[in-house]
Amino acid sequence: MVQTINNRSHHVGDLYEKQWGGDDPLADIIQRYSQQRQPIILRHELLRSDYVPHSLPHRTAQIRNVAGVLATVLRSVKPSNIFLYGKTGTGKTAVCRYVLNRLSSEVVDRGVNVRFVYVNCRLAGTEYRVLAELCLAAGVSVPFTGLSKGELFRRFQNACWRLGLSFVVCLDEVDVLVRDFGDDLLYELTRSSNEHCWISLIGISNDLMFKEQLDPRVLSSLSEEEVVFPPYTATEIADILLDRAAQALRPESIGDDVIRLVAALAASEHGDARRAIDLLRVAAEVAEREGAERIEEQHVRKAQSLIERGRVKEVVLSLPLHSRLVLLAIYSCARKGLETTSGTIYNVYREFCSSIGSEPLTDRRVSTLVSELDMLGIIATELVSYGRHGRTRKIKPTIPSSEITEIIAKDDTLSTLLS
DNA sequence: CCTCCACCGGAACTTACGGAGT
DNA sequence: ACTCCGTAAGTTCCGGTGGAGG
Repeated sequence: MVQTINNRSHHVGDLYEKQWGGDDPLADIIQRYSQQRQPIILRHELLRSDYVPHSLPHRTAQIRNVAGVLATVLRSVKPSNIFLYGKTGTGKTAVCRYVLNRLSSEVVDRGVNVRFVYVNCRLAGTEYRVLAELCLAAGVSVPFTGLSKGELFRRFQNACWRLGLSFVVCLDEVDVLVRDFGDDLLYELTRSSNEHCWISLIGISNDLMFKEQLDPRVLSSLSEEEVVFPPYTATEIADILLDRAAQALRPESIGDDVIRLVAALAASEHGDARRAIDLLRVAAEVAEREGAERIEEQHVRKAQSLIERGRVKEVVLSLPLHSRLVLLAIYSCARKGLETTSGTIYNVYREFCSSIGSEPLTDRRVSTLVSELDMLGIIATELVSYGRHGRTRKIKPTIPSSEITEIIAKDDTLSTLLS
């Protein structure tokens, strides 16, 4: 049906042309709309978070550091293991992939028998799948389940020895792997090198505390070299955005002042460049949808609340039943103007529990649930003392209660509590 | 200055559950 | 089918505390 209409659309246009004698009342609207539909985003892929840019402003020092350590591969010598750390969105992954890309083309030109592998441990999920990635890179095809980890590792090593292959393996978000499965795999990898076939590791982590979970032997071997990635400042983020916008967006579609606004909003968080680029992309999409010529401040503001809403929704939807009940208790107390202290909230929470026929948790447990909600940023707590009347936490909602109720209302068991 | 409220938050323990190994 | 193990959620117990009111 749709197909038919599309196929004949221009004929229909001709028909109207005749019928209205060039005076089609929709013509100018359609035309104006299609004129305005000049896209703002010319190259979507450049604004995606997994894109590796050709230039990385304000990361030359880190690039030189990493490349300096890895450069020995060009002489077939095993580089030291490197550990990269810094908060999210500070360019660790981008720098690493950038250097790896560059070196791997050099290596191919020089005929050195080294391969570069990049694995994101969080996306891979298990030790088995990380090993499977390595096997794949060594040209060994392995079933995606069924073998033991030891067998996988043996096959990988056999392939390396047979082909005289060496590897530079980048384990991104390696902290996740260690948290979930321990450091056994890292230990195996760090000690499996010999004269001709070696494995160099690049560990990337945004959790600094992670180092404490490592076996001292693994730690000392993994962090032979360390490169720190400090958060970007607002002006640095602005540079990055300017650079990216120039390539991805139609020229003239965004002004410097708007870019600086995006940068300032993103930098006020943690200097996270990924967030900044997300914000830019969403703002551009908003502007496009509204048929605007340029991205203006209002589009950025809208984009920000859009992103924030998405985040809140995701968080609330992932909450288990009792956390939701606690959250609901907090927001309904706040709406009724009751004192939002732990005691009152716990009582309201108990009422909610009994009205949906669920056993309430203890006050101690609820106390940690409140702390967790605080950590997630959907409420804010403050320790206060009322002297003789004790000490408690004052709990404040941080997002409009309408948003919370809107999300909770979709839940059948909880919607009855909204009143 | 001392008391004592109403809760905070650490620690140890229990329970439930989903794999892994056999 | 069975045990074993690790983990997450939750409970019990309890020591700790800032400051209004005595």
